[in-house]
Amino acid sequence: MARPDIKEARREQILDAFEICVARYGVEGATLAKTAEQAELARPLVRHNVGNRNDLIDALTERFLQKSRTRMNSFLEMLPREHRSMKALEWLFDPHYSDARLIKVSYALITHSYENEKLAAAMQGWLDDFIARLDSLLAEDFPNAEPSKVTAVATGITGIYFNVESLHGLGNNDSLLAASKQSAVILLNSLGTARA
Amino acid sequence: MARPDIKEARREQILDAFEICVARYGVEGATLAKTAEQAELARPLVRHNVGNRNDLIDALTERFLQKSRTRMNSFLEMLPREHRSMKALEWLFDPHYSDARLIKVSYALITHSYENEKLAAAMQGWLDDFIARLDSLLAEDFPNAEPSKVTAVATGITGIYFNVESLHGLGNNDSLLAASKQSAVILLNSLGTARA
DNA sequence: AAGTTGATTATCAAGTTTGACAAAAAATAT
DNA sequence: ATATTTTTTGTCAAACTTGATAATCAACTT
Repeated sequence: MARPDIKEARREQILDAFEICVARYGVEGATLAKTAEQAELARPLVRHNVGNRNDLIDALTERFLQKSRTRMNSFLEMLPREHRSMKALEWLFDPHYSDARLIKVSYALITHSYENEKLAAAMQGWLDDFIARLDSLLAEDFPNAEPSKVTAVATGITGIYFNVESLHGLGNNDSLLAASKQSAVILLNSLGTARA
Repeated sequence: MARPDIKEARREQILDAFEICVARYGVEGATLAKTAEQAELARPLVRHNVGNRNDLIDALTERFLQKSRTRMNSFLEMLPREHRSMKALEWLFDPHYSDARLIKVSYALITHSYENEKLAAAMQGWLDDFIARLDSLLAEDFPNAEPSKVTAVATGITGIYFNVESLHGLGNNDSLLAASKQSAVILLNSLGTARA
């Protein structure tokens, strides 16, 4: 008995636009006007569908954490049975599969964490979770490696990956990507021979 | 015949404050009011001593590049004759010697590079220079290592270092720092035995 | 066709940020 | 002490950002 409710679709559309702006300009630089323009919508629609600025940030944060979890889950599930760790690296450093925006958003949110204690805790948890999952994967593949060394390698690979993703778009970074991937492989190989 | 000119000192004071704000809130979030408050000066003095917003950003960028060069130079000069690479790592990952602010500023400026092509080129050069210098250092210490591998290790260490510095202040990151350092050491050791 | 619900538009007020200028105060040389 | 130069303060207008509301338009149900 009424016009169809497309609020959910609009909401996603707006959060997509906001995410792009946050990745590009940082949280403080992502104004409602830029967001609306990016979404190709009038500014009042942002408010109508999502809410005020704080609502936007909260919604983006929640969606970011959700998407990260989902993405990581499917990432791990899609890994083959053999050579899981090496395949994981290949995907992480493959520009075709990578999602630089997500990493940039995470840096933006972490920067914004100075203002928001709850956000800081959430991002800390997100980071820990990322490393822990990679850690588990490596531990499975290298059962004979020393656990603390596995953790170090997981941390190192994460750092290299985050760095290269956050720098994506600066310029011609093909060589940076290649060298980063190679160093990640060196770290992986330092754990010995992978379980068959 | 006149009041003493303290413009240079004030300028540094203001740029220090602006740098802190940029590191904490990003370029877009570092308002003139926040900067003035951080510098404990009235806002009009910012304009009087440095200029408008663009002048501030330009001045900060120039000073950042200058400081980076100087810091890197003295860093390399102060390295001992023996075990140079390992000592470099110890310094890089020692919170006492590190300068997280500089790395955060670099990320903020890189984010802002979307707006400014010249800035993008400068930051790309800065990044390349950082890696290249580390590369040279490692090449000296490991003359028998394959050059491409040395470059990979230099890139990896840089990524791990940048990442951990940019995350500094998020929370209790002692374990992240320790694991990051350990992975950097693993990378270094992968080059073989250092030149005596 | 009419009514109902929700999307869209138009518009405005309040707050913030920036840019700019003029007047006042301070410090030094003569 | 006075003139000169520079800092410091006070102030204001313009531009931008945000928050909010009312009015209009569109689509679907009955």
